[in-house]
Amino acid sequence: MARDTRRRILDTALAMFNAQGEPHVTTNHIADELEISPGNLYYHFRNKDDIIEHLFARYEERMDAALELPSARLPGLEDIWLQLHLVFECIWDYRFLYRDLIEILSRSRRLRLRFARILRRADDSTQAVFQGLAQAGAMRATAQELGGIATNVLVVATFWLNYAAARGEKDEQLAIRHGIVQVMLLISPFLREAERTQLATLMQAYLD
Amino acid sequence: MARDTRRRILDTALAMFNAQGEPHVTTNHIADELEISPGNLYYHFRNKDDIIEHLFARYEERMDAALELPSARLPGLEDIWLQLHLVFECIWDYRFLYRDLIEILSRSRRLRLRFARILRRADDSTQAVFQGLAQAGAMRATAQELGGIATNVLVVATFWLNYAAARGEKDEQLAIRHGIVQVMLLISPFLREAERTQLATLMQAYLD
DNA sequence: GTCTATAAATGGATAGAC
DNA sequence: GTCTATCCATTTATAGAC
Repeated sequence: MARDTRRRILDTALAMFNAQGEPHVTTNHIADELEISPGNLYYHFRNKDDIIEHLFARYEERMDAALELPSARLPGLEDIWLQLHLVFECIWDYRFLYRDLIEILSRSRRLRLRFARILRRADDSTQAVFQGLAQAGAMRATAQELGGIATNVLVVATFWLNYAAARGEKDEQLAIRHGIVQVMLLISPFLREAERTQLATLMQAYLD
Repeated sequence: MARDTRRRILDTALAMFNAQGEPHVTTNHIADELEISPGNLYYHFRNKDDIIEHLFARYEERMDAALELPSARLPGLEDIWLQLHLVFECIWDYRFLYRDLIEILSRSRRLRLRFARILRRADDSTQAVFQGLAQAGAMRATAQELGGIATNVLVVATFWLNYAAARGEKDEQLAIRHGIVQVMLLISPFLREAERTQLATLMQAYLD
């Protein structure tokens, strides 16, 4: 049951952080929810930041997998669509991290470095997909434009849930789909006519 | 000196919130920095959230002014450029609000409503400028596209500073200019050829 | 591994003197 | 208006029994 308690602490902490926001959840709250003692919790983790660090490791692994490039062949629109899904679902599952991103990163140099690495990796991955599309003739843009678009893709993807929350959006599953469409909209103007109309159809169907 | 102390509390709180992040600044810290007693601070403001609410009112007034549409005539690229500057400088001056946006809004229904109103107003303003450009023949996009672009403009503008911070960007003045360019990049593909090249030149010069 | 009990520190806020 | 003194609640974290 030892491993189990440790795992249950992480699972419960994640659920509570996501539901209430990390700043509102104390170690005592987590222990209460699990019906274990605070002392027990501190037997398994040094402190709250230690719990966050382990949750971050889970997140990191998940996001690294989502950013894996699909295959050796040139990527198509559907590959982007799928990859965006994986990324947004990962962000959703660890949304507490994004809600208070700067605050959480400010407390740990290690997390700062690791999150910056993920952003760089996401940037590389995005640009690689764009170059694949360009190589296949489906996309047309200068190298400089590609870099700029990739950056905007990262910004919108990273902060879309926060934007939806600030806007007062209630239906969170709809918000995710809306976010995916907004990212696609960034790419759309650089697509060849055929792919653009294909994308427009996909997006239309997706939001209903 | 009464009015003065009140004003100095707000000024100092703003500076400290921006420098250290709102969660790290307590009412006692503010009083210390001002070399007044905690009791004195509480004579002027009911609590910390009261201070934040008054800072928000300042911010709101400033942002409302920045979002004012330039004039009756059709807007040109330079008008957008200027307006973006005003908006980014306002965000910069009240960056504590954006750093912990969801957390701060979660504590006050009134701030939630007022921030949502500003987002709606920014959306309207952005779309109005786009329609002006379209009417002048400088921009070409469907009504649906205009809406989508406007949303992405808001997301990038709202969270650009957070993105730069997460990315580890140190030079903050450069970060602001970079943010303005990234927003312009969103609009660029929908501009007429003449305006696009004009914009490309402007952006190039701007980042040096 | 888990509990109880509690220490130590902090932050928010107020009472009452001046 | 401003200060001193202090209270109360919360949070983190640990000691020591079982």
